[in-house]
Amino acid sequence: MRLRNQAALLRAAEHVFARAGFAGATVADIATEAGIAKANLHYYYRTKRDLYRAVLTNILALWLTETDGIVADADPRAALEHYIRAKMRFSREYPEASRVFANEVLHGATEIGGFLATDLRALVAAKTRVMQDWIKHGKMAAIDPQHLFFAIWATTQTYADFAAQIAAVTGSDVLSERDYGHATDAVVAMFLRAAGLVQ
Amino acid sequence: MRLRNQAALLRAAEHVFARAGFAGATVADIATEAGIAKANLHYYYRTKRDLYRAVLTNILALWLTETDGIVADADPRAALEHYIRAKMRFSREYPEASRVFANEVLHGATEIGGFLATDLRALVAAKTRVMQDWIKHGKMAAIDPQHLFFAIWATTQTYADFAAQIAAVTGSDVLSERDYGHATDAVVAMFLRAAGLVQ
DNA sequence: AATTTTCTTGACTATTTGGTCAGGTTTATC
DNA sequence: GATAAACCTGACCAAATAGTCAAGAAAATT
Repeated sequence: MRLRNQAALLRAAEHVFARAGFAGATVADIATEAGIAKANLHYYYRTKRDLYRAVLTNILALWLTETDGIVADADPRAALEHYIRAKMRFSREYPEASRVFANEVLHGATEIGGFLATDLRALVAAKTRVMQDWIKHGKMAAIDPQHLFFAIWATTQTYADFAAQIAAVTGSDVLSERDYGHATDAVVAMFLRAAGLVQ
Repeated sequence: MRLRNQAALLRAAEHVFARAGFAGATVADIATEAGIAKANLHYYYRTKRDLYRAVLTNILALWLTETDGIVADADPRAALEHYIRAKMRFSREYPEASRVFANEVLHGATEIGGFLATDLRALVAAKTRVMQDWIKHGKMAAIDPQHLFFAIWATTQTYADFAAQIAAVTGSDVLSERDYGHATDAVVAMFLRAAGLVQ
């Protein structure tokens, strides 16, 4: 039971936290959606905050992936394109995870601040060094790699986090697979050109 | 009194909504921060939601500005650079407004969905036509203008909305004026190159 | 089969919170 | 200076909600 109930709770919690944020979510809602009595939710996760942290932990693992291609001897164009496509796929496949993460950071990253300041910071530092190396060898335009990362994260995640705005502007309720493919190509093209990796 | 109290309430509300979101904010907090009795807050704004909508209305007016330069006979490079710099300035000067807006859209834009689907959609449609014209005349690279807008919004707003992440990654609590200038230059350079307006 | 451990839940509680209201005070109008 | 209008607030209330608990059901262990 343990594994199945925990999985159901984490799924339901991600959904409810994505919709309402931490403050707006209710444990009753999460329990109902998971098909579990509220008191039983508290058996598995003592507090709402514990459950929230468990959800975040799962998300962080996903969030970091796919930077492996960014190494000194890789082809910059292929590596960057791979990374951007992976980030776009993440927005497409896990929009709720993206929204929970966005909400957490938006409100000060009180739970994951430590992770950001250690793991993520170290990762960015390492990949920044790689890109500076690329720039030095004339393989890439002289763009501050840190800001390039910020721009890539922001742009790729906007398709999940700001889906409501994108839907309103494009006039379609939800982006089709085709729309997403088009968006991905557009984003890849922009950043490759921005980094001087094409033309 | 009316004007002064309303102004104080709107300021305090923007601050509290930015920090906690709609659900997490309490009217007691807002009233305290505005230096006004809670019951008196309800004299000026009948419900928390009314106050929230008033805050959003103010923000939307700010959000739209500075697209005037994007017209057919303008210089694409100057027009885009001006717009991006204005957006970066907005993130710098009104980070809380940006966060309230982000939170609203993140949770489905339930209050401003109508505005996005009408006013913003119309604006984007108009400016998109301008850019398509630029592209047709070879003044700009063939980037889907809609996605260019999404990328510009996402990237410029990330400096306000995801300030916690940026602070963690850069290792500094808060970006200095100099850091912001550097960020602005980096973002401008990226997008001008992405749009083929430089080099 | 007995016993222990794990799981489940209805009922309950303490606290928080949005909103009301009666009655008072200040400010404008005549 | 009287009257009306606008403004202010302490006290109150109903609803919502996170978390507890005792008592039982199910599963594992011996």
